[in-house]
Amino acid sequence: MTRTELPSRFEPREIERRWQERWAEAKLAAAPGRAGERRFSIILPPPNVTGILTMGHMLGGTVQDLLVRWHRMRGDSVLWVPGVDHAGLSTQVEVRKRLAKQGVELESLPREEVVARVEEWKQEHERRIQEQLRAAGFSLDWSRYRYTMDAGSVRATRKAFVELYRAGLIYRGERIVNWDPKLGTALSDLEVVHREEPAELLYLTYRWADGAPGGLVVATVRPETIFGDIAVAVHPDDDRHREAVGREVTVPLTGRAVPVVTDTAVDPAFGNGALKLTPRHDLVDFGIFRRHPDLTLPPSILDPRGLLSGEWVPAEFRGLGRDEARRKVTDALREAGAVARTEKITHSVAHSERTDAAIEPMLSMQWFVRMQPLMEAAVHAVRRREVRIHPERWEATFFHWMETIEDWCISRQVQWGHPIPVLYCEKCGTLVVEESPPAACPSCHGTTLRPDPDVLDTWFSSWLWPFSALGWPEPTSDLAEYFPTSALVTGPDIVFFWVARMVMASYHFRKERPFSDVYFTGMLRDASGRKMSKHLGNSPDPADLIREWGADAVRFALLFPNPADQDVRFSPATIEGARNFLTKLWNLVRLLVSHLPEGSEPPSHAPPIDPSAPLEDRWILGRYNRVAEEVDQALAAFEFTQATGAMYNFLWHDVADRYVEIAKESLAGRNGEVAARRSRGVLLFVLERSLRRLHPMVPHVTEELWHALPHDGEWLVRAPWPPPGEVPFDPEAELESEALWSTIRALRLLRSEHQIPASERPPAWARPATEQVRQILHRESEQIRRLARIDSLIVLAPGAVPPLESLAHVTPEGEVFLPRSAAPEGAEGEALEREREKLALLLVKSRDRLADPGFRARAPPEVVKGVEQKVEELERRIRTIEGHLARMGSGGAA
RNA sequence: GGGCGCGUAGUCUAGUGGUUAUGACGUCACCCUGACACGGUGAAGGUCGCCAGUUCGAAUCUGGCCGCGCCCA
Repeated sequence: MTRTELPSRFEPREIERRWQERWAEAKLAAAPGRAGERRFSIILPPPNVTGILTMGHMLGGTVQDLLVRWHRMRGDSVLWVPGVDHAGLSTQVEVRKRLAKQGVELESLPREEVVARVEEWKQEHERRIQEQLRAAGFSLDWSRYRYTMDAGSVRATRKAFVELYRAGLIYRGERIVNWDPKLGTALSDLEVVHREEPAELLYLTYRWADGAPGGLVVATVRPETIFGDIAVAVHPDDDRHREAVGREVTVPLTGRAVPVVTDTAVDPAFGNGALKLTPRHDLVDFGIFRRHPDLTLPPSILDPRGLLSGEWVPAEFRGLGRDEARRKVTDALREAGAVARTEKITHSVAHSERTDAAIEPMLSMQWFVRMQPLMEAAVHAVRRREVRIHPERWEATFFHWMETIEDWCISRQVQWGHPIPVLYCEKCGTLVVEESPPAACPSCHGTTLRPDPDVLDTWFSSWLWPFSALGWPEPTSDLAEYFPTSALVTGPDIVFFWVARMVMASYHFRKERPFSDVYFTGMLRDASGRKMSKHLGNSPDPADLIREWGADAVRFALLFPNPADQDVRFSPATIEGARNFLTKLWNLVRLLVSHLPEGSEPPSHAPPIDPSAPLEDRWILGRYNRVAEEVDQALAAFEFTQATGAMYNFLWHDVADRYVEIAKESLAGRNGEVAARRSRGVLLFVLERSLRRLHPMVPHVTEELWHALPHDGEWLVRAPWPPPGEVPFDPEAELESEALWSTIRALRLLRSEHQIPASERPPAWARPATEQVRQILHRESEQIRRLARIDSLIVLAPGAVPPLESLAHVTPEGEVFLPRSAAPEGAEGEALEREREKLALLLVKSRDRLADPGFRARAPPEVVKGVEQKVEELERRIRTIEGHLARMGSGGAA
């Protein structure tokens, strides 16, 4: 171990780059091939190659790196697998935009060309993502890097499809799907967002087909779909329409006569209670159609781009987009006198998450996964806590979705993605679903096998990721050693998309859980509380922040204000606070280093402590012990804010503000060599252990500082996690320290209140309330003198007469005095008077409680006793203050 | 419409039955005190959203209301 020099200023950039290089060279993040008993494995949620890393990735990565580094230090075999996701649809959308700028329409290119262009895009973004992950200091095992469309993933995806197909869990069927007319593809229910929108509800008169006067009034917001109408449905219990049932009405503009049928799916409260049925273009309508065998399916009236088309659409309306068609059809209906009235309403409209186009429900032949049979094992696992969700409240969301789950549409009409591994025999129409496709049709031996033109939903490869990233379906050693994984860290926005599906896939294909713990990070918000999103443009590029502030500061900022189950507010001010803390830490270590002689020993053991040791030593070691326990407990409970905050407060407020301020003299050797050695030993122990505990949160700066101190071993990365309990907690020292500091604070307060210049060093007196406090103050008088910037401290006996002509402040442990002459202005008794009023109020409250018979009878005795003691203390303090006030008043100048 | 969550100083936040309600940012005053001005010392700033209830005792538990957010339909 060689100690390095520390420059006076903390400059993270060079430090971080240097350690990242060295760690990489030494392959410190490589997982052992054999995991052994204690293993800890995480698969990085693969970022999409659509874009680059966001602050959300940065947050998740920070939490994962914290866990991973912590477990490594605890001696576990740790595997953290990096990778990227091909993100089929969204990447293709981006490439489509890029091509459009060059004047090229993606749809006009052959599939190979499209794939090549997307591949290009992928390479660019993949490189940037990797750079970002490295710059953040994430200790990923790059030797195990994976991609969701690499050869292994292709095998895994094919196998999963074929297996599920054979088990009857994948089927091909004609269903109403969410059709994105802009992209020309089906989407799953999850890729659709609902939004309230204003609309005009038209009440249309469908005249009786037999020519009788009047007709049935039908309400619709989509008049353009009347060309696809095959019936009108009413609720069977709806008295208003009872006599209409069984009759026929004429669809306006078409002249077609259609029957009036009944179905309980009709909402009698909507519109007029009569629903026109367009079964190809609405989910509810299709359901009703299926329950009425006498109805026949009409031709489609919309093409894949959402334009009106087909034989049932009059020529004048063909080729119109939906909005234009709606206007024109409405006009035509008005002209025909079919519009009885209109009403402005708001209703929920589904939009494509990718393109924001209004979703067109459309009857279409697609591939689906049956979710019901897969769901049960997953629900069971979470209920039994075989898979634990943190924070726990997300369980409710998980169950809610599981209970209402629908089949998953997995086919997409785009080019970029895993092809659906299905061949169709041109000759006999047989479906061939094999892992390795045969050259000829197994049933008719025809050799013209046409591949399914569609690709799979990206999540179909992602849901296999916990095991496919470890090599499945091959029986790899990583799979044997590191699966099931330990934790999954991600945002709650993909609980259904990904987390729930991974649990389902794992129980189906592996018969066990994919991970034992799921940690959902909070949602990132900007300084003004808005959700960070690409759309709002308020999500900074992590790489920019890292360049400006350093990765450690960004990481600390993400951890520090992150309440266990709440959102994360993130702003430059937050990073600045984190950077300031790291600078504080830097300077603390620098201070120690400046006092450590060459060849000092590493702190292999806790410094020996006995009751004769200085108060500050006993106190800080006791505090360290407490904090160590707190941090360990918090980390084990996934409470990262708790852990980070504990280290922050300990180092800044306890070590820097209190311990160092007191021990400074000894550290500098002004109290003799023995005292110097002891203080240096204590501070070295506290800081060295703190650097280790802080390392998973801020790895670079801690590694740098650790090397500036005497240390055992080559890397902080590899240093063992210090066990809690190396030193005992010392409650005695805690109390004594409180008496000492309350005296110092009282003197500082007196100075500040009476505007005694900082350069003045007046003499001071203290009159402790008890003999015990007297001893402490007497022993520590030198410290008090220095820290309160006074010339001398005379500690009086508890009952002694206080000095005349003095300014006084009353503390819970006694009083302190400064000579009145030290104050530049004639000192008034205002401060004392305010204090007296405050204490009097408290006294009234406490006495009232004691006066309540119920309180004495029912409250625990120790609480009653506590209040009694409080009353006594308050009475004493008030008496003392009144004494001072009286002297001041009577003496005029006392 | 349903589910989940959140309302605590100007802002952000800690706090799951008894505390003089925590800390940070900002504000004000003093201070470049031998690690740190990215710092130190001190101060001002609060009807703990509102109303009821449970309890000897409520920021904390329960119910209702109001406001905000996220998710699902």
